Amino acid sequence: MNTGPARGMRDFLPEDVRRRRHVIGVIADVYQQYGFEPLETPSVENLETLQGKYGEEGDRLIFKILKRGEGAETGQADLALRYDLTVPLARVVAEYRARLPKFFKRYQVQPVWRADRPQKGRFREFYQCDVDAIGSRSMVVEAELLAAAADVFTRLGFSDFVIRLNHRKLLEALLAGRQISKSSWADFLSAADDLDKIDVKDAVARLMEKGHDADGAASWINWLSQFKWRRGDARPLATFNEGLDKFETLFNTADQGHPQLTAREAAQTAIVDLKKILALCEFTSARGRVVFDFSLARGLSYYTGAIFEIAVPDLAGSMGGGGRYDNLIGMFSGEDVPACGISLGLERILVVMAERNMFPPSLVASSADVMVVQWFAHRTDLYLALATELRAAGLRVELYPEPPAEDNQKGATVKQFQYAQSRGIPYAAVIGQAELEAGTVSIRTLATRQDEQRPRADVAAYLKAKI
RNA sequence: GUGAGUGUAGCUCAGGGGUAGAGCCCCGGAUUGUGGAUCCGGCCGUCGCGGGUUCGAAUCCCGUCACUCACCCCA
Repeated sequence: MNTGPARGMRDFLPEDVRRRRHVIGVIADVYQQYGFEPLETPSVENLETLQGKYGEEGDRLIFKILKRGEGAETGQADLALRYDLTVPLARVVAEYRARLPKFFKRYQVQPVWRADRPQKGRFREFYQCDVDAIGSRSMVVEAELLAAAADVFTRLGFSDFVIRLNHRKLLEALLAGRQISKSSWADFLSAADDLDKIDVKDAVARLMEKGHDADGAASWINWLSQFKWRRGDARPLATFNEGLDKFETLFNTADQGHPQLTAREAAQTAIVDLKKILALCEFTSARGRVVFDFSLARGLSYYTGAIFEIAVPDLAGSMGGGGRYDNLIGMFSGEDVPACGISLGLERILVVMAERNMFPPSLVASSADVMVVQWFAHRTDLYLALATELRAAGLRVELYPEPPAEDNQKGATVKQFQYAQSRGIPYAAVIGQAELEAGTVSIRTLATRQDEQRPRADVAAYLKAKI
């Protein structure tokens, strides 16, 4: 019998759970400080809710659930495990629009499932930490989302993260201005993202493999590369503005017939948005964190405005990302509702924090403050009573579960002390013959092997003072 | 979906045609109210599974499954 978890799934042992909860706790705490409210949605959605929202590749990766009864034979599916947290949010907003506040701000930390092939840092079940603001087109939303994300990473102990910022409309204007047909946009956007991982030459080659002409490909990639933020660069805000101005000038003076009027207008809108976001970020904790990066594209097709990603120097992928998607909710309700959100990659944050040893020591610490040792063979009542007293005083108490075969059996206490120490429990409480007669409890500090006799009535207070 | 690598004790791994190995873990002892060291002893295996070659296969060949890594795509 194979005892491992199913492919791409993971068991979380106590230490893992403590670490995950620590990070999730910080995230939830920060989001709440920004006025976001918690939301939870079912693991299972109707298949039709999910289908067609993530593109062709995304549809293929949806975990489907067979229809009950005859579906088991026919292979017909009508339900599916949720693929992300954004589409369920869009569904919820479309369903409860009237009951939700005009500006609905929600955060959601739940697992999602993808029938992907597992790989390093990639699983079939993983947590997403999403925060989204619904109902406003103001760039204040973007600025606050970036500030919240900056707060999260700062509080977790990251000092070297960078928020890459770009705008879908800017990219689209560029593509339109270059007379690139809409059917090719996905390839060119994907090539832009590639620049983060591979060099200019390879990115051009890859575009050509997809059937695009060499000049167009090279010109696009080279152009983007000029404004590429590179991992490790920590450019101050001024550089961003400079880059943007440079782009603006270039775009407006590129009169070789490339930019068309509509593309130019779209680009202007995007530039106004980006400048606004930057100006607002100056007054938040995202100050100094934001860099402008033309090559940021993001895979999901539903983005319509600003897009962003959080990067650290020692991880190839992103620690999270998001953007504005003003049309997604309309796919459910028929009425477009503006929305903008960001998703933090919990698993990747954990991977980097583990590699860098960033978890506070208290997290790997013990399951209990004190362990009650059993010395007499038939007085478990005594030890349970002591444990109960200590617990009532607010201590975390473990009772060694097995009494020795006889009173003070040879090696029995040794074994119990060893067990307590191996569990990282700092103190052991012993009531043996001498203690019973004197009405005391012997408190042993496992690390120093020092014992101290305390009157039974003082033990709880004594231990509370020590931990 | 494509490609590569690895499957041997509970865990980490050695052995690459001739009796199945080491370390760690666990259990017991040296040490009867005091444990992290050391030493001694013990437990532990269809060598992933199926077939083939061979006198003989953990070892070579074919197939298959699982895991890992990379591509695609993504968090």
